Amino acid sequence: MNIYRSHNCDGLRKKDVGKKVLLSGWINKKRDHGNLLFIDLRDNYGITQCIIDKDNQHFSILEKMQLETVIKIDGEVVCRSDETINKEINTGEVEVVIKNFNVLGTCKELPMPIFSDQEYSEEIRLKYRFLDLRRKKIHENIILRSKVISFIRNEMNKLGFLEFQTPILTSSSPEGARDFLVPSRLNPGKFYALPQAPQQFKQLIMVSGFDKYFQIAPCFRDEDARADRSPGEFYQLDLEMSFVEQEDVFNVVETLLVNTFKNFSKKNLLEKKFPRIPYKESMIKYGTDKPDLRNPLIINDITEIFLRDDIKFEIFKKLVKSGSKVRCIITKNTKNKPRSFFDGIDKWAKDQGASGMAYFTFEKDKEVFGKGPVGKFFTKEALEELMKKTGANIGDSIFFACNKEKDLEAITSLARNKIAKDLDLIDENIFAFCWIVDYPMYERDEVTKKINFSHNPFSMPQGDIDKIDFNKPLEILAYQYDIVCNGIELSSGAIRNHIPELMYKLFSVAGYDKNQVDQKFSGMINALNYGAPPHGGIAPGLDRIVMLLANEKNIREVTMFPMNQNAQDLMMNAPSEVSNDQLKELNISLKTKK
RNA sequence: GGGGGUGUAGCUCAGUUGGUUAGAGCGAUCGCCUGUCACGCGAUAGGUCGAGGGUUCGAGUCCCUUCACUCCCGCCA
Repeated sequence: MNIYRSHNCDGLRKKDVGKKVLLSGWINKKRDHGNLLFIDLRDNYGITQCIIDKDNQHFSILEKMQLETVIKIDGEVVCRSDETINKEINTGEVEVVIKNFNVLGTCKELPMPIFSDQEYSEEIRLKYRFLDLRRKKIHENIILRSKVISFIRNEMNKLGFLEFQTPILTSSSPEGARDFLVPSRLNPGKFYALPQAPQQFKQLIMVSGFDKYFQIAPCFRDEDARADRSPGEFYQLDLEMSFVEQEDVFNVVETLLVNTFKNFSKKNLLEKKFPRIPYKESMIKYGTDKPDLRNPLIINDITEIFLRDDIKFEIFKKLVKSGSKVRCIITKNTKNKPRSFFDGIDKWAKDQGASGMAYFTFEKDKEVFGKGPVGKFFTKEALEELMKKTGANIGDSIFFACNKEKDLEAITSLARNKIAKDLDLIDENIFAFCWIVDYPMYERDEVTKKINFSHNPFSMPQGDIDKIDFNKPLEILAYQYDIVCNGIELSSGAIRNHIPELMYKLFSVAGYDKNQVDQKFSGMINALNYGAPPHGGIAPGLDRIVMLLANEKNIREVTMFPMNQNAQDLMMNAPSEVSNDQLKELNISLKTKK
């Protein structure tokens, strides 16, 4: 028998009564009755109540034992009387009478309590992460993460994918996020970069003829953190397939995600076949390319209506003439909502930096009229056209705003969330997935007016390759897609461009000449000249999948050893200074701070 | 780089209009208690009120500067 335990702390049941057992674990809680002491012993698996009374020579020592000390208990399983059964724990019908014990690991006074539902500052949690991770909720989150990852591995294997590792030290690339750089000792003055994603490698794996690849891939991007974005590193389920069209990738991912979410959550899926929403449509209907489809509200463009002569809403009419647009959200049957609801939205919009949200309610006496501060500017005919255009009925209300398209999208998207929240329209018990498809290949930088790749520069443009009009780059669509769940972007993917000439052409539009492409993407562009198969893939973010399954809002709740917002590891003290010898070997000298 | 929030005992927090010696719960220490499971009861220790400067007879409280953490914008093909 193992010297530490015969059972784990979740292992004992009524059938074990009378057995002599060894248990090892942490002292989760003590209840000291003076002559009788209860100890809840905890390990990864559960909790077992152990008991000792003053007749035992060890009583007074155990009584003084600090919580979270690791001890080994030698005792006998006894049955609890009916009144003392604890239904909260699996082992609650029995307890262990302590005969002897040993201390395996002592514990100093704790900087934070373990057995408590209190919230603690991130600072202390991250510094003592090994204590924080003992706590029930986060301990279970991390176990869930492990199970999700092995489930996904298994599913991918079943679907015929092969798992490969790709290099961590690679080359810096000009597009995309800021790279983490690693100086090369053997190549003075040169640097490796940590991969932002194994993008080029996975395409090279396809060119190498492996057909279907996946990897639970670490990705490194030196960008600022958010609640749902770790600084530095995160994990993707990276996958790539040869000889596929967009639909083939969708089928694999839908199968995988449906199985995963069904297996790990009790929440329902809104639709098993994920809706496909063109980017352009999403930007109008939801104001964003990551819509929360649990929210039934839809945004409508009603700019045209403001060209009518019988509408006297002069401020908006003037803005429309100078190129602004008007978009609205209809709320069903809200005529009896208090004035404070409507004014609350308007005030909220002003707090967001917009010029507010106009509103009125469609009502009818003999004729249709708009009830509310700006209702009077609309004639009966204008209101009827508005109702026809938006599908609004009598008793519904309309919220609308006028602005340049980009700002309008931003505020209507936020308003859609805000109004749905105020009206309690979002079913928290649902996962609503969708695909966003038909992304534009390029976008114009608002500041520099330069044409940039809007997403992945290696994406295949849509349509007949010979007929693409490169003079109108903003009109070129790509086989580029995102998957979104409950308003959270889970991943981006694309059918890749495997044709070198087309690649050069597309890069030239974004301002890169052939030499630059050859130099910066040498590995891949070279490979495409030696028989590359058509291929495509995607890379769902693993951390965010686990966040959704664990119902957590913060990525650090599903990450074992995260860094803080300033990209510091408070437990390991990273980043840290290094010795002059190390710097010298790397041919690096530091500028001293002023 | 910019904006918001927070910072008081080991932990979680309260602290009124600027006014006596800055409080509570948990934890720690000591004592009492044989059926608890957030055990109960009593006592004790524990504070540079994030830091610095200013206003004032007097600052945890007001003002300025600064630091830390956090949320958001920028950024994240």
